[in-house]
Amino acid sequence: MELSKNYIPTDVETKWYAHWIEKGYFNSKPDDRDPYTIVIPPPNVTGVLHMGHCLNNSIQDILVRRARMMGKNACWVPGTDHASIATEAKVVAMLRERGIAKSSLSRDEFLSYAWEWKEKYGGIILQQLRKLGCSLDWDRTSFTMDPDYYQSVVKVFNDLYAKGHIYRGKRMINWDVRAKTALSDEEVIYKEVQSKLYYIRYRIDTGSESHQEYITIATVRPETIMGDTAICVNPIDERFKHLHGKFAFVPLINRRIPIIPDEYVEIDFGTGALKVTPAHDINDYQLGQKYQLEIIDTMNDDGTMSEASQIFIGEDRFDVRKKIIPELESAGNLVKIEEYTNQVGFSERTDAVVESRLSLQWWVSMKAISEPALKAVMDEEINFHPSKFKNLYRHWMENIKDWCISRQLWWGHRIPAYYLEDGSFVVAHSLEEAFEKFKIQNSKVQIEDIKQDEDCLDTWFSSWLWPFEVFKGLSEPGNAEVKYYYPTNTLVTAPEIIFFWVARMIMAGYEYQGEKPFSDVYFTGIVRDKQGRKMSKSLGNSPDLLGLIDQYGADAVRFGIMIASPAGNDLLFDESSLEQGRNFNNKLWNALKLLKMWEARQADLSTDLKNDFAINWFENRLHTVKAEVEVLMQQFRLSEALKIIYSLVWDDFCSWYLEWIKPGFEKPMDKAVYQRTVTYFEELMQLLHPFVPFITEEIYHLLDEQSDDLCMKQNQPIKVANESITAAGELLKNVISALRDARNKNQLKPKETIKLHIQSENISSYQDIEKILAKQVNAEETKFTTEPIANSIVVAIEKDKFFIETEKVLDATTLKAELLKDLEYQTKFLQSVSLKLSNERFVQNAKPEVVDFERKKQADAEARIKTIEESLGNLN
RNA sequence: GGGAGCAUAGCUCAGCUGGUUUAGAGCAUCUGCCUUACAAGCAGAGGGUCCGCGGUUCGAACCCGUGUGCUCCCA
Repeated sequence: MELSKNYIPTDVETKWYAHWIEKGYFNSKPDDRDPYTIVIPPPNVTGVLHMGHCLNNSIQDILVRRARMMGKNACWVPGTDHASIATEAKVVAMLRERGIAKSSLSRDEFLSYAWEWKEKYGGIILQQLRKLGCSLDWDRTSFTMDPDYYQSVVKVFNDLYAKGHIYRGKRMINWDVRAKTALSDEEVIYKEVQSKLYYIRYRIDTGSESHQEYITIATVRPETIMGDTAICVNPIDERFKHLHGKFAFVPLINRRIPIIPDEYVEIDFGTGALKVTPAHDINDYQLGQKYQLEIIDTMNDDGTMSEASQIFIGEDRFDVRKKIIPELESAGNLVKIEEYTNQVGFSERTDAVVESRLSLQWWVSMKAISEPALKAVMDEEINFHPSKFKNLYRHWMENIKDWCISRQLWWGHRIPAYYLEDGSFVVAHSLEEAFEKFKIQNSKVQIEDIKQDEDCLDTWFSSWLWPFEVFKGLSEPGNAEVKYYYPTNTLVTAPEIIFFWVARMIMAGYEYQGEKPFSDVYFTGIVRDKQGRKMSKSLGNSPDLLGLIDQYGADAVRFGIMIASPAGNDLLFDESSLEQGRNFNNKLWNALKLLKMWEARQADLSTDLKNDFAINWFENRLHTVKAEVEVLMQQFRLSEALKIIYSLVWDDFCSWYLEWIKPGFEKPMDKAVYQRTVTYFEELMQLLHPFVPFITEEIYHLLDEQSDDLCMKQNQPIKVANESITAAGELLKNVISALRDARNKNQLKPKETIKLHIQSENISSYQDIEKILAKQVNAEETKFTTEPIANSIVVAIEKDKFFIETEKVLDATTLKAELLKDLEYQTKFLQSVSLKLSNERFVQNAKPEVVDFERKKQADAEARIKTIEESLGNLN
């Protein structure tokens, strides 16, 4: 079989994914094994694969594949989130393009467009995850608006309402005037903007026309003055003391409003006098509550002025901000205008400036249900990785605020509250149940008179049920699946949704399953570009992932993302790491080609494997790394695990081991050594498989006839490493490197052979490795010596000396310079060690093994210095 | 304004219990190699005021204080 020069991923990846699916390897059913369960953080149904998903899902796939290879019944559940605001926005935009306004459609018409759109474009991302190699159980694909799921959301709403955790209340909310919906605090993004601060004077009611007096306030929002119902000053502010209890007139509309004292006002800000507009500012609202001020809502839900404004009715708030200034000026109320920088809230979804607005909304009271959720994380019933997020979580949970769950949208779970014309309402599972409930109060009620709430629930009100509802834990309580798979094992998600989603899932888990939803939460970093900017559509710095997969292969993309992704830190994405991944795959491919060459050249040379240094050493290294990987994976240090496997493969296996066992030019390969090497290569592929599943499966099958697939191959127990072999290997590597360096520095061409003389008190330690050493430094012969060899290059490693004898004329100055440099280093080193040892307090206080180690360092340095001095003497 | 975190080589990061480190890795850089698996490669090398200052200690990249700079979350 002819293998291509370089590894070509495309066909290989398609072939193996289809094979795995055909075999049903990713499908899980409850059995007597332990489960290992992950539920995917459901991407938006409208989503397309971006870097964040790629990182997140690569991590999940690594965890799931590894669990599957460790004898667990691995189950990774896919699905999508209906994402009410984002999806509705896309559908509205799509309709607008077709010339259809949402307002011209009935709810049912709009929803049929939305479903049509969802069926057509929704779930593209799930197809893309297949390309990435994700081993999801596709038969379990869920959607947060599936009929059962819908029922469970309704059930939870009814239940929380019955328990008194859901209430309806008029509250100050963030209002998106473009989407005409309420936003949670988390959906508001504050940005610094350049504004103007307007100084406006209000005439005081002095009771006399002749005596004119004014109070000047400063505001960035002059368009809201029509909603003013008070002016507030600080009670200790001397400038205004005489005005306490007096009244002033709102400019242009002449409303008479009280001047009230309250500590809330900062004396130093603006003029020290604050206009109070309870309908349009959260702080003013609180002042209004405190002093029972009138609330005048001067704005419509689309950001235009309402009837209550008296002037500028129907005009947009920002137009009014401009138009009102000349009017104030001609009325003599404008004092001055200053430049001012302030923080303004923008809608995360529509980027419209958010209004504070009073509105009747549905709320979840969080205090009671959040307590077990806080405790679970604090007591490490649920473990956060990295643990620094525990603090953040505690801070938020201890200051938790009620959750506004209604959204003025159609796409989503419609709020199961039902109203009569008179405003009375019931919460019910269905219209019929609502009818029954109303009939108890009033037997004359007709079912046609009942109207369901027009609003939808916040998307997170359904996704907080995800870890159990994907197993129908609420629609079919206590079923065999939920009993087997719940609680799930690991949740992998981004830290920015720790409160939106993670915290709420924990709450719902305890409330509805009486148990935590997962044991570990792994927080990935945020994916940024090379310059450290967050990847986003608007910046256009998000690379085309499918393009990258086509270009480099999915394995290389996974590798590139994982190698650069330290646990809990942000990932600075750079395409060069994908190149590193591609190069690594190519390295694996070439190692395969080398083995295939040897396969054809096998002969029975009866090598004694038990006593072969290279064989023993590599087995040792393999098991050492396996054990290290085990520990790192338990700590979720995936990036580091991949790094040490990378180094094991590239350095230990390819650069050292394969070179050590390589037969001479056109010599045969020992059959036993070859077979053992195939086994090692297979084990490497197995270790690597969770990270780069495609190429490892391909190589596994090309190495040998296999009766199974690597993807399902079970890991073997790890052997305890023999440290003396590891140490001998390290010594060998050091000696080879030092001798090669010496060759390089003395300009010996790689092809020029040398004679190597070894001077050591411990000759036996070189017996096993002598042949390898000779081959690796291109020595035609090696001898042991007790005397220095004249006219040779000297290399000292620990207490041993190596003399390189060559026919080439050596440059004594170079040799001398090298030795002097080394001598200087060793002398300084010896000084620092001796200084430490001569410090009595060190010797007294430090642990004995530390002192012993310092003594060893001292002795070694002294020996080295002696060697170098001898060699220098030899040169002269 | 409140909270959390970070600062180590050109870049991205390790360094877990203060002592196997006059600080390590990968990438990048430089030098030499078309060596019959691989130039997407091989063999080597150079590169650091561990952000500044002060303290604790026999001993500090690590602990404490302080200053500076940056990032994120919340208001």
